[in-house]
Amino acid sequence: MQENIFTSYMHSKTVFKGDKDILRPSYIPEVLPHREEYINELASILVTALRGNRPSNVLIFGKTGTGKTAVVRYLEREVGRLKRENTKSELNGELSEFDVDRVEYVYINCEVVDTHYGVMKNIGNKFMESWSEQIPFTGWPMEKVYESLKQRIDKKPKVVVIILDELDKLVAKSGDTVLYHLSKINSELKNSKVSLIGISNNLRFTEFLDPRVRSRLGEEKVIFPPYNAEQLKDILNERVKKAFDAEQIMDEEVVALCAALAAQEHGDARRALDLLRVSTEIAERERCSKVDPNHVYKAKNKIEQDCVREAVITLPTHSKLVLYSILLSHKNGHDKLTTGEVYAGYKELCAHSGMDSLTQRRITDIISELDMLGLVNARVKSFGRRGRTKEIQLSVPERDTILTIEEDESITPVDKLKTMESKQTRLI
DNA sequence: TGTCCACTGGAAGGGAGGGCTT
DNA sequence: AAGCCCTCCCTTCCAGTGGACA
Repeated sequence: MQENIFTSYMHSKTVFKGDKDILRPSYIPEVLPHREEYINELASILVTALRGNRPSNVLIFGKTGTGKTAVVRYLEREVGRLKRENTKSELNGELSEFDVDRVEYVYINCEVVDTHYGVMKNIGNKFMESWSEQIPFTGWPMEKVYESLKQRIDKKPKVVVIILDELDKLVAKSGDTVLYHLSKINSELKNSKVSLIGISNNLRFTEFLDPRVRSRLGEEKVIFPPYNAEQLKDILNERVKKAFDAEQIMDEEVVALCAALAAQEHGDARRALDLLRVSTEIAERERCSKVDPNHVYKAKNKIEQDCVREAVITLPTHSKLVLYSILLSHKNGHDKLTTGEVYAGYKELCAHSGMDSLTQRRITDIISELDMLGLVNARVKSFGRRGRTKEIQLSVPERDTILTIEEDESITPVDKLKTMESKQTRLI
């Protein structure tokens, strides 16, 4: 076989038994340690659907990585399993008090689909029939989308469980119109029933809802507490058993360290799994036969750097320029800036890159967006007679972030400006 | 105690872009 | 082709704000 760029890697020993995805947060395992209580609670609510009745609407709260989505998707899978078993027993002529086949699950992540129209369209298209046409991604009046959605759901009797994950994101962006329609849809359906499960990181988002929507939606509430280090350890051990050839591949202290680091950050299981997965990948790349704590610390740094890089790369150009302005001022020793100062720098950068600048009003919003992404830290502060404005501080590594921004071809790097103009600007 | 600064942030609306309807 | 719908990104307008200072 001819030597190829991949050859040496293909022959190197891998510590993984098979499916690397087992260590991904999106993988739903057979056992969800320390969430049995919540699985049972939700199952007791959802069993109503299996009897052909409408279960109560449920709101699930909890911070990131506390297992909310995993539990809901776990239950969805169990319903699917029940459906398959039901088909088998029907073939054997057995009768059941449950009508599992009529239960339909629709899962929507509102961080991805975050508009009123988008949510309705996605639900509607889940119930495509031979007679119905695909709802286009834009173009139809809202009223028509809603009517079509109702017709599709009501065509055959069923109990539809709609899961709206990251619901707070949808409410923050598009208000509660979708929830208003979906929560009153049952009064307009003849054959079918709809139940809603809302999942949110933010306990307080219901404050922004219309009181009618709030009461209809929050018939049942479930709060998921964060995991502690011991619980995270159990979760990791469960997956390690499945993912690796042998437990000798990994020191016990590696799992404990991943769990401890993730527990420091509000008990985030997603974080713990990422740490474990990336540590293993690093060990593999370094061709080590064992994963050790050093790999975990390297993984921690890599995850943090990747997060920042990803966030910066995907910013729109003007947001990049605003961040660039903050970075360059920081480089020149100004670690605390006001909106006015950032705006002045931003305008200069726009001029040098040959772009029209946006208004200061828009830049205030962009600064708030950068703050939300954790790239800067902005808080409103009053300087007395010198006015009231945001005080902005950088919260990402200066050098790496500058280099990432300068990768954007539409932005002229400041070093180039120096040689091009050979004159001092305010920023340089 | 009132003034004043440098904004903040809500509200309204414009216009471009993608698409459907008649 | 003209008219309409929805979303997104942006501008314009403007009342409101916290606290230093006279």
